[in-house]
Parts: sequence; C-alpha cells; structure tokens
Amino acid sequence: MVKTAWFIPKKVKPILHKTLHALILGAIVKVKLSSKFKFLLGTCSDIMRYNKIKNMAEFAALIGVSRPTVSKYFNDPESVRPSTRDRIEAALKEYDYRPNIYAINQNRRLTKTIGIVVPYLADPFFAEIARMLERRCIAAGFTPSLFSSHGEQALENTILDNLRSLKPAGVLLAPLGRTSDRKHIEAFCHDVPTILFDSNIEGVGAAFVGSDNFSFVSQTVEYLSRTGNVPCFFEMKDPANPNANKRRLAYLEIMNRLNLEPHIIKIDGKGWSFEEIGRQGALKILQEKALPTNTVLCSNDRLAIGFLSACHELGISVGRDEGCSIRVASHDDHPYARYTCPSLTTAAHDYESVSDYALSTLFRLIESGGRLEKRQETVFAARLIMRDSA
Amino acid sequence: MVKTAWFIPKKVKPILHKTLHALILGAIVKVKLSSKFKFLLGTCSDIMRYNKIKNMAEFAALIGVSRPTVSKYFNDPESVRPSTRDRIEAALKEYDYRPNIYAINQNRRLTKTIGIVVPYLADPFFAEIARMLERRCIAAGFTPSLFSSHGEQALENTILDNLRSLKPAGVLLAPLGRTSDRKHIEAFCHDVPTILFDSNIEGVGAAFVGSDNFSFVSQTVEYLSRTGNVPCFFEMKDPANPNANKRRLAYLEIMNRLNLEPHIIKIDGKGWSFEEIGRQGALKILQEKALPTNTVLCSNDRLAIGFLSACHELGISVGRDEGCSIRVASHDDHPYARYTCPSLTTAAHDYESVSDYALSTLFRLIESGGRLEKRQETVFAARLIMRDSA
DNA sequence: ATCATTTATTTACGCGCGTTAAAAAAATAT
DNA sequence: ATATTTTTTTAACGCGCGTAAATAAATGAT
Repeated sequence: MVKTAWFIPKKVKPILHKTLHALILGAIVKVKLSSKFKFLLGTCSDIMRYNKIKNMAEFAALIGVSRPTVSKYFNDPESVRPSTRDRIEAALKEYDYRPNIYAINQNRRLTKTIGIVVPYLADPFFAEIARMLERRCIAAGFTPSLFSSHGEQALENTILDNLRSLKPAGVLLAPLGRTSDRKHIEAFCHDVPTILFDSNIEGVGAAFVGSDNFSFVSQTVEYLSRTGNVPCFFEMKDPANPNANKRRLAYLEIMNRLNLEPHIIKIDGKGWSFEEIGRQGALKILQEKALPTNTVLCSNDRLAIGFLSACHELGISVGRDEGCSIRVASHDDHPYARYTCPSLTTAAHDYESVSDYALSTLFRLIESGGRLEKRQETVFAARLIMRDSA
Repeated sequence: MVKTAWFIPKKVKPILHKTLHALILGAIVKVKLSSKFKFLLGTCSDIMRYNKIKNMAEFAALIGVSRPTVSKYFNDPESVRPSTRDRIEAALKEYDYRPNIYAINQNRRLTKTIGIVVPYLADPFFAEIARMLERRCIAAGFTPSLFSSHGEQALENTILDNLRSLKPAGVLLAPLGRTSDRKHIEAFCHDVPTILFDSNIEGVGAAFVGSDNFSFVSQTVEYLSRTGNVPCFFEMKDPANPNANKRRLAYLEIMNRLNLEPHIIKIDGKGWSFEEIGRQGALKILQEKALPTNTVLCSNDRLAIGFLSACHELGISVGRDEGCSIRVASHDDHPYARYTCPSLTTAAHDYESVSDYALSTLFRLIESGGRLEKRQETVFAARLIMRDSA
C-alpha cells in the first residue's frame, strides 16, 4: 500500500526510481532502504505481483511525480511542464495504466462523457443515427454511452436515472414520444444538459433537433401527384412517434392545398415490428382491394418495406414503370431502402446534418454551462430520393 | 451538511423525524433544537432547497435509519427487518432517491452490471442479439451496458478498457474477429469474467457460445443440391468474421462429401456495408455472366440482400418457381430476411437459444467466482427456413 | 547570485457509496 | 423480568479519483 506520505530528498529520488524500475522489470537487485522508505517496496511488490498498476497513486509513485500532477496531466496534458509530460508519457508507454473513467466522472465538475438515448436500437434508423453520433463524440474527444429504451417507458426512465449517476457533460435524447413520461424527462433535463432529437417534446430539453416532417411529406406528395395518381397515406393506427402524427397532418394539408382528395389508411398493430405490421396491413388492404388509389405513400420506410413484401407475395408489381400496377413511396431513407425490390423512393433524412447539428448544439450547450438563452427547435428538410418504387 | 455524528436518545427521535418531515413538506413549524441537534436543520434545509435527496446519507437521515442499513437494504431488501424495510420503502415512494449505480460499482465486490460488446451495432443482426441480451439481463435483475466497436480494433480496445473501470460482474463479448487485438482481449478476459459469443477466439474467455457453421451450411447446401442445381458459394474476399471462413470450409467439405464440384465466388469490398458489397459484387458477376450455376448460396444474409437487389435491378427473377432464372439462399435469418423480395431462404440462428445460453453461462461463471473448470465451446445448430428465394 | 515567475508538491478534503468489527438496541424466547 | 438471539448503529476505513490552498521547488531574467 502506498502511504500518502511521500517526501524524499532530491538526491535520493533518482536512485529510488531506478531501483523501482529494476525491481519491476524483474531484475534482482539488492536494496537497502531506511525504514522511512520501506513503503516503496510495498508499492513495488504490489505492482510486480499483479503486473498491473492499480491506480493513479501507484502510477504517480512509479514515475516519481505526485498524484495531483498526474491528475492534472490527464485533465489537460498541456497543463504540466514538458519535462514532466514526457516522463508521464514515457511511463504510459511502458506500463498500461488508464485512469478509471467512472471514478473521474464521479468527481469532475465537467466530464467528457456524453449520453445518447434512443427509443429502439434494433431499428436500423436509430442504429445508424447512434453510430454517427458516437463516432462524432469520439472524434471530439468525448466518450459516448449509448442506451436503448427498447420502446418501454419504464426503461427510458431508469436509463435517465442511471445517466444522472454517470454525470455526463450532456445528453442527446431521442424520446419514445407519446409514451414517454414527460415529467420524468423534464426533471432529468432540469438537471442534465440535454438536447432532444428525432422526437420533440414541447418545451422539454435545451433544444430540439429533428427533421421537418412537412418538407418530407410535401416533397413526396407533390412528386407523386405530379407524376401519377393521387397518393393515399398508409400509417399505423396509434403511432407512438410524434413525427407520424405530423406527417399525417402534413399530408392532409398538402392534399388540401393541391385540391386533391386525401385518403388515409390506418392499420392495426402495436410495438416496434413495423415491417410486420406494414406487411399484415398491406396484405389485408390489398386482398380486400380496398386501396383507394394505385399510389401509396407510407408514413415511414419500415412500413413500406412490409408493404413491398406484401405486394411481392401477392404478385403485385410495384414501380413507376408502365407495367406496374401500384407505386409505393415513403419517408426516412432507412438504411435498407436502397436494397428493397424495387428500391424505395423516399424522402431522406439529412442524417449527417441532423447528427452534426445535434452534437454541435450540445457542445455549445455544454460550453455555455448547461443553459441556452432560448429553446430552439431546429428542423432539417428532406431530400427526395427517386428510386424505382414510385 | 449531515454530520456523521448521529446519536439521539430514543425518546427524542420520533419527534425529530416528525419535525423533519413537516419541514420538508413545506409546513411551517417552529422548532427549537438544542445545539446538539442543529445539524438536522442543515440536512433539512438542503433537502428543501434542492428538493432532492443527494445521497444515501441524506436519505437515511430522513428516515431515521443509519446509512449502512440503507446500503444493506439496497443490496438485499430481505436482509433488513420488515419494519425497517417498510419505512425505507415508504420513503422511497415519497422522495425519489436512487443510489448512484456507478459509485456502487466502484465499491461492490460483485456488481449487478453486465457489459455487452458487439462488433457493429448498426448491423441488425447484432442489434437484435443485443436487444435480446439486454432484455434478459434486465429480467435477471442486472443492468446491461451496451457498446459497439464500430468495426474498429482501437475502439474495441478502449471499450474493454472502460469496461474494466465499470467493474461489471461479467461481460458478453462478440469480438471483431480477425481484426481483434488478441492480446488485449486476453488480458481483459484474465481480469473480467467474460463469455465470448458469435465470433470465437481460440482459448480466450471463459467460454464461447455461438452457432454451428457446419450445420448452417450443410442444411442449405443439401437442400439446394437436392432440389435443384448445385450451389455456388458467394462471399467477400477477406471476411473479418471467423464464421465466414468456417462457412467456406464447411461448403467445401460438404460439396466434397456430396461429390459435387464446388464453386466459390469471392467479391471485393471491405468494411461493414455488406449489402452494398453484395450488390456491387452481384452486379459485376451477373453482368459478366460469370455465375457458374443458377443457384447462389451467400455467406450471409446481408450479402444476399445486396444480391437480390442486384438481381431485381437487372430484371433477373429469383426464386424456386419454374419461371425464375436463379435461386438465392443464405445464412443467418437476418431480421429483414423475411421482407426481401422474394423472401429469403436461409439457415436461421437460434437467436433465443444462443442468447439464453450465453447469458446463463455467464451467470454460472459469475456465481462460481469468475472461473469455470474447462473452457467450453457451445454451438447451436441452424434451422433451415424455406422461403421463396430458393 | 538574486529575485520574480512559473510549475509542482503537500495536505486535506470531497464524491457516493461498500464493508467491517464492535457496541448498542430491539425483538424473541424462557 | 431475564437471557438469548437478531438487527441496527457507530466508527472507521476503503474505492479511485478531483480539487483547492498553501508551500516548495524549479526556471528564467537580471
């Protein structure tokens, strides 16, 4: 055990360090130490025994630097004298010591950890966004910590509770939406600098970054109605995601503006198996020949994937070509939209911009001490991606 | 600030608690306390000011129970007297206090945290496995912590380093495979009870749980060759995943056993965009008419998804029906295999069994103190799922 | 060599909790 | 009421680290 008392006259020091190193490297060296310095042998044999530096005190003792200095180095390498820095870095190469990030988080005023919470990570859309966010965090020198609510309010709540314990510098939260526990999230945002993304909850969090649902739907509807039959809108009956509601409203408004008659098809199903829900819904509608027009605009790509699967099974050809009987378009540009058959015409999220902007807003928030003047809602336009399905 | 000194004669105690509660609930009550008990007001006003219990000491003081007792309760509610338990639980309902999980982890001999590491979370296969593992962890009373290596060795290493700091009871690790830093993983497994899954690294970790690649390939090859033309094997040139290599070897062996001539098509591409790689590879092969047979067995479903997309684009009909020109089958039963067009015939992982067994093995490992007698490699057979593509 | 300035060290405390041993109190049995 | 057992409390330490103030040492300028 290293005693905290560690004061050695300058002249003795270098010899002691050599000895320490020699011992650690396994060379057998006879040492005589006055009882005053015996504790060094303790440190030494500990390190030998486990061949591993346990903590910052041991590491500091090894180099012959005080623990606070090492702590300072890890906080900001530039803050210590170059000669000290070199010694620390040399030791870092020789032995593998890394400070315990969770102990750091417990004590630092401002940590280097960023929490990311998504409602359902097995949805490739969120998996992809999470991937981009994590990579950007790492590039900016932060350590991301990713959590999935698995579509459950209780889980979302405990994730936020745990996140509080983690003491992240900031959090990017894509809430469940309608099924979120607003009070709980509000309380969390009160304590932890948080940016909402994907799903907005009015007034909660320091800012919201998302997609402009109106832009999504207006582009698809305008394109579809310009190039063919009037689109009907295909969606789940009770969507948990607020974007779904906004898309429906946008559809209605745009159809109204274009002086076209809107048709909304609401299908049953709950949970996050959107493809299956879309598929079953489509099978039913198609078999009943209840499709009001030959053009279907799905609320999101996952439903569309299910829809296309149903079409294929029923031998209904989808596409904008002459021989095709229906057109299917959608929203999101899901990672698999490119690989459906036919490939899916969709309104694409600007993944890059959304994640860049969400993170840079979070960084601004962190730098300004956790508060922004005004809660801003920033929303990115869609880009219409014309593929083969419509 | 709560002084650690907290000794109050039995007769005074109930009155003090009442007072505390009254104060906290905002009722204005005049209190006179001897200087000896003044510190209670400190605790009290702190709690009032922030309306939030900061730590276990404050929470314990509020109930009138000692901190170690509360600690004991959280460790195991059964370990305290029912009357004490009731008081704690009543307070738990009234105020929201939750112990800091990361502080707990730093101190507990055995934590309730389980680390899960996958090589690439944006791959729906891993997203789905991770989802199941997390849910099972939670059901078993553990807190899962999920990490994605994003296909990078350096990241996999730092994830393991951080995981060490987290002091999980155990870790489920699906390594990158060939690109993993074996030494690093070995060292990690030496310190932390770890079960490898999906990708095996010989001799590393307390056990391995995965899929029997031979069973996968034998079922698809036998089915395909029995019902039609001889299958050729479609794969990436340099697969990082060791399963890919095992599948190729299995293909060769089975073809040999069946006395059939094997054909292996190796396509270019690196990274984790398997669909795109499969698509480009397929486009090239198909346009060059270099397909040796009309039956293609893809190494995995993601390549197959790309292959199907290429076929559709080129107007090549896929399926087992008469009119179709080629058949495509694959391995994994990727979450989207059901929704490709045509739906993908594939050999399915037993997701449930693999995740159940991996976790129950990990629990055994944890219970037996981090060591198992022998390193077992458990491998689950595939289930052939016949759909429309072959 | 002397002084001012920068950097490092000591000391001491804090974070939020686990853990232990001994002492005290409460519950139960007699 | 007394003895016995069980539970709780006290006190003190540990985990691995941050942080702040006072002191000491090293560096640079003169």
